Amino acid sequence: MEFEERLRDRDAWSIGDGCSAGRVLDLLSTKTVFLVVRECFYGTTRFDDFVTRIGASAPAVSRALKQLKAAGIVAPVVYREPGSRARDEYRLTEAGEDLLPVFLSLIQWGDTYLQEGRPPLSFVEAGTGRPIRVRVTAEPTPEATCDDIEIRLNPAWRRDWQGSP
Amino acid sequence: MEFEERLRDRDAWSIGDGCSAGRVLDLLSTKTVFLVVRECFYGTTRFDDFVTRIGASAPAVSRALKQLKAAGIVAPVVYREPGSRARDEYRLTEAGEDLLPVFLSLIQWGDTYLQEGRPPLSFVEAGTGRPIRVRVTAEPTPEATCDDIEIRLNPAWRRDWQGSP
DNA sequence: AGGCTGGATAACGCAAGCGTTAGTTACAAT
DNA sequence: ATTGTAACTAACGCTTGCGTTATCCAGCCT
Repeated sequence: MEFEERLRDRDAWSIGDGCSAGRVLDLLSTKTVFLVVRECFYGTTRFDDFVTRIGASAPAVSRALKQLKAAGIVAPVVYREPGSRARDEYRLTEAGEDLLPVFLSLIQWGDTYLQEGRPPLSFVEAGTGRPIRVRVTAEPTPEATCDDIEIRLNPAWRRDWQGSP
Repeated sequence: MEFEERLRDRDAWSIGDGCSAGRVLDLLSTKTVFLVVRECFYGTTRFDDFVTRIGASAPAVSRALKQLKAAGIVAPVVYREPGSRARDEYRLTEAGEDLLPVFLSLIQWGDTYLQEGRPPLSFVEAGTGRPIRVRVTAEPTPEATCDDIEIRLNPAWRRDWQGSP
């Protein structure tokens, strides 16, 4: 459909707050919420790790997790460190893992337009090493799930986690 | 890469504010900004149309457009209605159109998890009518651009734009 | 020229989210 | 039992963005 045609049609309808995009943005309302989801994809599960790795305050993380639990995007899972009490860790639900295209497409755009050199992370297919991309297409094609993706760190971004403040 | 392995690795690096996702979220910081982008994809170009169709205030739209112009996502284009003065309309730049996967993946997730019945809009390939989807894959495949996509309205959502308040 | 119209923005009070600080809870250790 | 500790969470001032109102500005119209 040509752009001008789409423009003409746009007057015929109004979906108001029925728009899926608007509804999703109500859930992922704040930056902190989204960064928690990002960390989930990176493998973070525990409260304090979210706090330090996101660089947000504990209450902000607490609020974000509460929202994400209510939305069914993360779910608490009990774990027990030997010699410690039982704790919750937070894992993406199936709905949460389905946010992968949202997450990756944001990264992909940022890598293209907001990074000067090579981006800090690359996402490649686990077996083959082929780069994973988000594609908009009508063509059926084998899709990668979270577990098929290997995250490679650009060496320029490596840090000694203990070494630097 | 298995999840546990990713988790272990996550301690080795810290990209801080270098993360593309974080940077993008600084640009698309507010819901209004994102809804303006949505309307651009739907074909809206003029200031007042953004205001009425988004349901936001004029200053909020003004601020959002200023941010998007600064980020190079939309660009002003002069137009002239006969008998009126020259005005700006706003069109997605190439960088803006590259937000298509972000936009579509949000819609796709919302359609799956936040809609009860059929979603209000369907996105299909213009020529064939095949449904357009966002796919995460390493497989090279012909991709659709904005102009290849036809937006179909679910009849249940049709409104007489003049008829109802 | 001077009024008028309509697009766009500045000014300001309000509401929502964030970070700091302080508190609560549930267990282990003693 | 009592103390200690680690994981969260409530309470509160502050910053930021939103909407309402008022203003500006450019050009058509008479």
